[in-house]
Amino acid sequence: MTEIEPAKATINDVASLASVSKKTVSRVINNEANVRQVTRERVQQAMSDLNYYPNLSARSLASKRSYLVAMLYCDVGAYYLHQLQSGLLDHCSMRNYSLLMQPCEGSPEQILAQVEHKARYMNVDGFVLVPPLVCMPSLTSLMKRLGKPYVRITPREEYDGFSEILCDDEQAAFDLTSHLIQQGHKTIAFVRGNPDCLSTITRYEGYKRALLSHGLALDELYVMDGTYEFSSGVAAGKVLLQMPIRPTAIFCSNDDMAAGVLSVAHDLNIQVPQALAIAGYDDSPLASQSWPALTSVKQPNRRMAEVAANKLIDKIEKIENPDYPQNMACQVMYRNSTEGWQANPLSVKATSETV
Amino acid sequence: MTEIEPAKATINDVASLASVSKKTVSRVINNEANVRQVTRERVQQAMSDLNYYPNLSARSLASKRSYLVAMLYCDVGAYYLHQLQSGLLDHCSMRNYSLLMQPCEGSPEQILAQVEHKARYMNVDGFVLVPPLVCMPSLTSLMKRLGKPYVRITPREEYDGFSEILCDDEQAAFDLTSHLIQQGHKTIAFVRGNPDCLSTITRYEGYKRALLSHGLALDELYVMDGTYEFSSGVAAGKVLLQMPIRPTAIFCSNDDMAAGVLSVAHDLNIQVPQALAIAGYDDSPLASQSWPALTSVKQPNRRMAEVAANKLIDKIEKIENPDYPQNMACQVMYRNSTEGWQANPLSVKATSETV
DNA sequence: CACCTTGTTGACAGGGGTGTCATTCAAGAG
DNA sequence: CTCTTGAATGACACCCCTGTCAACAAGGTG
Repeated sequence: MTEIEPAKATINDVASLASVSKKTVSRVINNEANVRQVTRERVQQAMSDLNYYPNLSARSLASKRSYLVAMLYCDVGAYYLHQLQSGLLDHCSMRNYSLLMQPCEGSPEQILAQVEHKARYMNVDGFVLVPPLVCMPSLTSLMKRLGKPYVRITPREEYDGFSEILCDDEQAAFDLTSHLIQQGHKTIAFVRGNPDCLSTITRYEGYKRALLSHGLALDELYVMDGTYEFSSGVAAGKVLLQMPIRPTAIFCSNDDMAAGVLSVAHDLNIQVPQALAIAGYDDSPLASQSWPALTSVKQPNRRMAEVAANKLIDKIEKIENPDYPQNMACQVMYRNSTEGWQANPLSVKATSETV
Repeated sequence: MTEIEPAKATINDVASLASVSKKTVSRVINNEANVRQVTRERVQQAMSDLNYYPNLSARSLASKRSYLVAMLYCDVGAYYLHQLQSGLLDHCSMRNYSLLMQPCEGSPEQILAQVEHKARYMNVDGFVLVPPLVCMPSLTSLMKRLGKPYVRITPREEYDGFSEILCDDEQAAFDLTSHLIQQGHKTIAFVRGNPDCLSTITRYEGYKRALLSHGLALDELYVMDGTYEFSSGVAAGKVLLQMPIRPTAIFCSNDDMAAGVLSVAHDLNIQVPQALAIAGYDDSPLASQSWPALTSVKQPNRRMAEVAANKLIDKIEKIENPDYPQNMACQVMYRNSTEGWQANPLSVKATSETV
């Protein structure tokens, strides 16, 4: 606050040092074509000599663009949001964009009002929609009305002009369920997530497909509704683990609910994984840090964020690029909570990868 | 992308509708004094009639301010960062500022370069420093060189011109340790955090003060160094729980390490809390969702963020306001992991608040 | 050699606000 | 009633870039 910083160089200073017009400097800054190589280098030299930073405000004012991208999100878990955010942050800044975080809470009307306010006030250039906002039609029509491009990170295709970044939740849920079946489980319960999220559907569909394709019947009795919250996992666990015929495996749509089921199992003195296999989804820190560590599914979150950032900025800059991956694969992380179930438990012994 | 949006109103439109000069509109926008009430209201009416949004770029260009604040952080846990971020976001936007997230990774030189680049490129108005960056002198001197105000969220006072937002980690660690002592524990181990963080010192000091003030000796044998990571908790747990005289309680400087210790205890078939009490710090989701749920310390993160945002914006706008809280209290969250230790275990029975 | 292209560059006019300073006006002092 | 003072308002330059369009050079064509 006290020391004096040398006056910042402007485009005029660069122009006169390089003996060109400011328009030519502008061309170099914006990496436009039709500047001779020697001229370009002279300008670049002048810019670095003067430690020149273009004034973003002036640029935005003149070009009517803000170089700002907003991530619209609800509170769906700090860890998931953090991963998406860091990925977006990295790749936006690589392309000289900045990221604005826009939490969306309250009624749909409130959300729309907040988003519109932010969009107009900041003159945001584009939007990244994160579940469950991806399936809020009034939001996408707002973007259209504002004339701003957007991309949507989602586990399920809803044709919408190539705005989607997809991950294959369904397949991962299929793989994980199949793994349980191959271990001999016949009664595999499922705990669904918040009904507002598409992932609740896709994960359940993967589970169903696995059962059916391995010749097991789907018994709705073993399918519980949850909310993605720990407490809903506890509630589901209490019901499932006190049924006359107890499931031998419980697959939860996320890790928080799996942790809830796990803690009920502990309370009831049911050994995991010997007497009960438990699996979650998201591969949050909770999954690897609970005991026993939970088998879970790792989504390619950072990679999705990378694709989202680049796809969006391409749209903003009207660059055609069809080479983005279509439907990104998730990875099942097998851990102790599903390894070692014994159809007929004889000797029960604790194991863990952590020791 | 297709529909047409009505042309946005500018300050000139508002001025002519309200029959005043644009300078007067500017005064109203900026809530300056010396505008007659009737004039002010006429202008406000015109602004709302036209659905007018001031152009941020033009404002920034003319006023040489960006209305942008940057949060500088390292990766110290998604949950903690998320809380600070949401708090800052809320209170910055209440005062019409936006928040930029700036991750700081790599060597000190790289961090300085990144921050300086961002600061100049975006013309950031001020900075919020989050642990462990708060104790990086080269960073604060960069801020001074740039002539930009900053505030620091930290558990320990380091006189620096009222830039600090403090929370009383030391007291909370004292309280928690005292609680263990009162339950009859005499051998209480402590797992320290990453040595780069001030919280590692303050929490340890609270622990020491509690021991000494209750007449217990500090035995360095039971003080382990950790890194705040789960794996370092596992490592510390393995050592502590295989000592000839096992501690009856282990207080870890954060929840991740506590979860590590907990999982070693499970592996070794040591009952928690009956045979071993475990406590963490941070009150992360992990604390309430592990089994048994971990006693932990909740920092007033959102409140700190609120104070940080307002204190920083006051500095930016050169508003004097000495009424901020000095040293904010943390709250110990007592949970099952420390409730029910038995000095001489007779009947051992599992309990949990979750069922 | 005149005529076109294509590539390279610059002059100039904004973009939409704020800062400075001059001017007007109303109210209180003498 | 005149003078002084401070509040209220406006004129205008300026903040620093980009878009538009014209000018000019070099090379190709018939």
